[in-house]
Amino acid sequence: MLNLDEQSGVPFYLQVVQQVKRQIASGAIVPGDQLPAVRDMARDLVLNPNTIAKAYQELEREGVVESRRGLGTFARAPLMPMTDADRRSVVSELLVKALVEAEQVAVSPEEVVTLLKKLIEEKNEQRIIV
Amino acid sequence: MLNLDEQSGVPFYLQVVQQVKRQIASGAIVPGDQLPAVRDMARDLVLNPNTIAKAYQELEREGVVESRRGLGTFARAPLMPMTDADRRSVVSELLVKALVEAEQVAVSPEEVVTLLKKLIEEKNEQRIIV
Amino acid sequence: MLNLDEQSGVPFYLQVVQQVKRQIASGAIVPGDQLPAVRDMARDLVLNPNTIAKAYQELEREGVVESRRGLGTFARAPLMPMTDADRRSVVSELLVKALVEAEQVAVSPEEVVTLLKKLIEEKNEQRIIV
Amino acid sequence: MLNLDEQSGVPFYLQVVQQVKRQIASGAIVPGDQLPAVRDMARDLVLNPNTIAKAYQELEREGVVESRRGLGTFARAPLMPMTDADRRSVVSELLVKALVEAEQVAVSPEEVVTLLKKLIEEKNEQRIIV
DNA sequence: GTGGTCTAGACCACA
DNA sequence: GTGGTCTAGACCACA
Repeated sequence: MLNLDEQSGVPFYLQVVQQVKRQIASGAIVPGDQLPAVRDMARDLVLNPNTIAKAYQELEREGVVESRRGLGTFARAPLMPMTDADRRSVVSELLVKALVEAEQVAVSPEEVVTLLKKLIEEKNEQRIIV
Repeated sequence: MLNLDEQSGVPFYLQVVQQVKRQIASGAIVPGDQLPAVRDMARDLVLNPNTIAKAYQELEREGVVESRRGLGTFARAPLMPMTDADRRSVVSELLVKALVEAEQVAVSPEEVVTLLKKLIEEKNEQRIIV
Repeated sequence: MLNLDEQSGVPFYLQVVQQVKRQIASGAIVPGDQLPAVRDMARDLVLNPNTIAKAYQELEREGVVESRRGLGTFARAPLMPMTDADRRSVVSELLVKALVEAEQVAVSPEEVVTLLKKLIEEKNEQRIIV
Repeated sequence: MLNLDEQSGVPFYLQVVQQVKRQIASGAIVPGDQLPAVRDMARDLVLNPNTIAKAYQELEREGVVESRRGLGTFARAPLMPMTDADRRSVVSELLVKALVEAEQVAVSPEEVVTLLKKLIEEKNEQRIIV
């Protein structure tokens, strides 16, 4: 599931492009996997189907996915698969942001760890329920 | 120390305003504390002094700081001090982002916790060295 | 048309702010009227556009005007419209200054009246010519 | 009688210097005339006697007045006596200010003349009464 | 030293 | 075209 940031100023279609590319590069989406239909993803993200179509076209132009008429859109092998280090550094970058922010609002690193664990727990519970 | 995000599209002066406000509201900066001189913060953040001056003037207009010519700029008592819950939720928001991102690049929640701890350790070491 | 006093020690941007406020409060500028573009007024007053921009931003902050990017800056309804008495007293204050000065340089009140009439005539002629 | 402008930012002693010089240059004060005693002028203007003393010293340094111990301070012949044109232009300058201001607050030139006449009348009445 | 104002000129977002 | 932000650098008032 993608997550869009309305505040960022980055066009929605580009956010979709970037995130799908990252999911493929990281291995979260395996080559051959079918991507959600344009209309389905549009509904999920509450976007206009044209926006998703534009994203898929861009992804195809870049060779990241392959659209087959009547069949759907499929992930291709990533040109630049992410190494484990890549995948961790993507996450680390955001964690650093959280740590810096924590420092600014006088939340100790230990508390940050506690918060993170709590969030993970909550997420697991949600999944079980759903 | 503030951290600027060039990508965000938010004007630098506003980023400074927001972060100083948060530092004061959260208690990380105590009323009466002197803020860095305009030129010093400009040098640290690699910005033009005018940009910091604009930020400080906006902060003064909002009653968050008090600038005295020839003396410096000082934090005032925050109108809306953050509660502990506020302070945690600010951090949690960013941690959620990191978790979502982790899922997209197929990094497990456990790994995220490990990464976070490692980052905190590294930070502590840096401080000791410096 | 505004007139700036370089001697006064009052920052130019503040002089612009004060004069525009007075023009709006007095009814000389009607709500909805478009103010000159930042660059135009800067050229007319031989000031840097930044200085006018700063004045307009201050005016917007005070709710006196509304700036719309790409469109222009427009007068809003004054919060404290001037009464006729206000408008006269503003002028009277300056006339008193002229009378006091006249006394100091031994120019009689009658001469002051004559001077004033002459200045008005000259002004009318200028307008006709232009 | 001098008139001080607290807003102007010009030091009081300098305002006194300037106005006395103008009074002498314009002929409003004739060479040989005695200026008010330091303490008298200080009382009238609600200033510290030191401020007036400083002004008189500056005037003497410039050769505009002559202070004789035990006697008082006296006007000397002006180095640059004002011509009639000078005297009128000093007043005209202020009248132009009033006219520009009038235009800004939508007061017609005719009204300005009326206001001026009224102010002169009022002044005359005050004098008679006093 | 401190903050405040200003010029000169660039680039951006929006319409 | 419009206003908004920013750099680079100067000069000022105040302490």
